[in-house]
Amino acid sequence: MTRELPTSLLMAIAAREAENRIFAAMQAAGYTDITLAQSRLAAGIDPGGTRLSVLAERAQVAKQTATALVDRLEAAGYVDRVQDPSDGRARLVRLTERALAGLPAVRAEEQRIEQEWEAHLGTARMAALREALTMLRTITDPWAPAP
Amino acid sequence: MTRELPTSLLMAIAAREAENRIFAAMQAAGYTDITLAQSRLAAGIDPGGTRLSVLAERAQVAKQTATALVDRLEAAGYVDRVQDPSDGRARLVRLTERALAGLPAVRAEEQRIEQEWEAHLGTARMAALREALTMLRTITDPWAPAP
DNA sequence: TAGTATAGTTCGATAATAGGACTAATGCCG
DNA sequence: CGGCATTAGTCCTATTATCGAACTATACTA
Repeated sequence: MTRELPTSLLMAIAAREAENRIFAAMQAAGYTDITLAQSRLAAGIDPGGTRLSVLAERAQVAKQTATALVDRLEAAGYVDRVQDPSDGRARLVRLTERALAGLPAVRAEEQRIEQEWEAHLGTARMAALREALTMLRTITDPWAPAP
Repeated sequence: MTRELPTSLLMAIAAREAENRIFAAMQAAGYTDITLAQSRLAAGIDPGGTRLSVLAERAQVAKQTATALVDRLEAAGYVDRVQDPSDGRARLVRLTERALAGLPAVRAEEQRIEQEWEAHLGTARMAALREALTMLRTITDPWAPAP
C-alpha cells in the first residue's frame, strides 16, 4: 500500500514535470545556452526591469547567487543591467530582445500543458484546481498581489 | 494588471514554500548536516531500500549526481548501501536509524502545512484540490501507482 | 558462448550556492 | 546639516551539485 502523499508533494510532481517541459521547449526553440537555474531567475523579471535583490528573493536564492546567475545571463545576451533612476545604489535587470524573442515558445508550451491538464481533469475540476491554488497563493507567496 | 499565472507556476510557488518549511523543520530538529538536494534524493527511498538509478530518476538527476549525493548522505550516516540480493550489479540504498529518527519531525511539519492549507481553503476546496492533483499525477508522474 | 544491455562508479569540468567582507548610495533623526 | 544605521550590489572564497564520457562488473539474449 502506498502512503497518502502530502498535497505539497503532489504539487511538486506536477510542477516539476511542467517546468521540465517548458525548459525543453525553450531548448528546442534554439535557446541551448541557458540553464534551468538561470531561466528560473529570469522568469522573475518584470517587463520594466527588476532589481537583483528582488530577483534573488523571488527565486529563493542568495544575492550572491543571483549576481552570478545574472552575470551568466548577461554574458549570453539574455539580460542587461541599467541604472535604476530612482535609486543610485540599485540597478535594474532587464530582458533583452533575444530573451523576449523566446517568450512565445515558452507561452505556447505553457498553454499546451494547461490544455492537456484541462482535457484530463475536465473543465470544472480544472477551475476548482486553479481557484484553490490562487487562494493558497495568498498564504504561500510573499509576492502575491494584494487581494 | 498582473498576468494570469500558469497553473503549474501556482503549484510551484506553494510546493516550494512547503519544501522550504519542511527542510527548515528538519534543521530545527538538529539535522543540520544535510542539504536540500540530498534530502530530495533521500525522500525517494522506499522502506525496503531503493536502487540508485531509481532514486536518480525520481529526483530527476543523472546517475552520477545521485552517486555523489548518496556518497555524502552515507558519509553523514543517513543511508547505507547493501547488495541487492536479486541482482549482483545492483545495490540498495537504505535509510539508517539516524535518518528514520528524523522522519517524525518531517511528517509533523507536513501535517501542519496540510492543516493550515485546509483551514485557509475550507474542507471542500481542499478535497477538490487533492482530487485534481491526484488525477493529474497519472499523466505527470511516471512513478504513479497504477490506477 | 559471444554480443549486448544494465547498474554503478570514477574522472574531470562547469555551474550553483552561500558566508563574509567590502563599497557606494540612501534615509533617518537629532 | 551631519552622523550613523540601512540597503543594493559586488568580490573573494569554499563547498556542493551537476553531468558527459569512459570504465568495470554483472545480467540477459540469441
